[in-house]
Amino acid sequence: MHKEHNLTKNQKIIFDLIDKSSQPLKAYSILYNVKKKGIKAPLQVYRALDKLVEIGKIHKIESRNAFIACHNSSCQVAKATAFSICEICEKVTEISSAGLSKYLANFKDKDGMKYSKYNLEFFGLCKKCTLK
Amino acid sequence: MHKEHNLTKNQKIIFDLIDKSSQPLKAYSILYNVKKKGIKAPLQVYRALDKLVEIGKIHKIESRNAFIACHNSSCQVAKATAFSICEICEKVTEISSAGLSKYLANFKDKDGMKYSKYNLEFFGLCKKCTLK
DNA sequence: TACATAATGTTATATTATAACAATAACTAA
DNA sequence: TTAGTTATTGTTATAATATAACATTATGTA
Ligand SMILES: [Zn+2]
Ligand SMILES: [Zn+2]
Ligand SMILES: [Zn+2]
Ligand SMILES: [Zn+2]
Repeated sequence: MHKEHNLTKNQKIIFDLIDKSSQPLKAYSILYNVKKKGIKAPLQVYRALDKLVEIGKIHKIESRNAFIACHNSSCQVAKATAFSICEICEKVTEISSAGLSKYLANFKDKDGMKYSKYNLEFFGLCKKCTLK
Repeated sequence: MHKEHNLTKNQKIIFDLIDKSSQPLKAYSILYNVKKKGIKAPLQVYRALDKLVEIGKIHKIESRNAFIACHNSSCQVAKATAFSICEICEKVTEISSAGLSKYLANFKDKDGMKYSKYNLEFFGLCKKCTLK
């Protein structure tokens, strides 16, 4: 579960925008959309994004350079993330699978090395796009 | 196993550089290093990189915007990739685990959706950095 | 209060990646 | 082999993503 963080003004403005969005948002699209709220420079956006990622309120979709709000109450503050990405419509969904996260959290490589963090991105077609 | 692709001049120059490197290389660092071979513009690098990724000779490390040669004979032409990344020294290793790839290839989400492709990046400390 | 820490505002710049178009090279099918 | 096709290259310009540096303001805490 997410610890309650008291978001600052900029963080709140940017989180609300991402949270309301049905798809991941890119930094400069966020910037464009919050100009009317007084956020004028890329750095203001990136600083808020960094913080929001750090506290686990949002995640970065690395392959898309885009940000999505976390709706997965069991996800361990950005330490273990998994997403499905539709290659046609770009719909992104956070995967919440106890089996998967257990498997990955316990995964050891040949050297027996354990990892503190992972990010997994699956690609395919979403339901809608499969039917087309 | 990698199908033999006849690389073009630029593709070969750039693949050789990445293949010889012990760590992932970034596009503009590649550009800098192949200037003496007549490759002068970013696009020439990006085009070669795109092709090399497409045919599975290299992979992109998404979280680092960097490229690494594939040394994993069982990896299915860029459709199923897994890496470990050291958060201190940035050493990247391609993970070759039959168990892992089987697990992920067969993973189905709640909707029973299967995926054609995935990329997994683990983060932690490599052996060297753990001992420090 | 006074000090430390975090967040903000602002300008400039670095880094990563693609658009657009012309010219060659390589492949394919009469 | 030759015309047509596709892939690759060269080149210039520009778009998109992200950070450096520094001054200022707000917040938390002793
Ligand atoms: Zn999450
Ligand atoms: Zn779709
Ligand atoms: Zn590989
Ligand atoms: Zn290391």
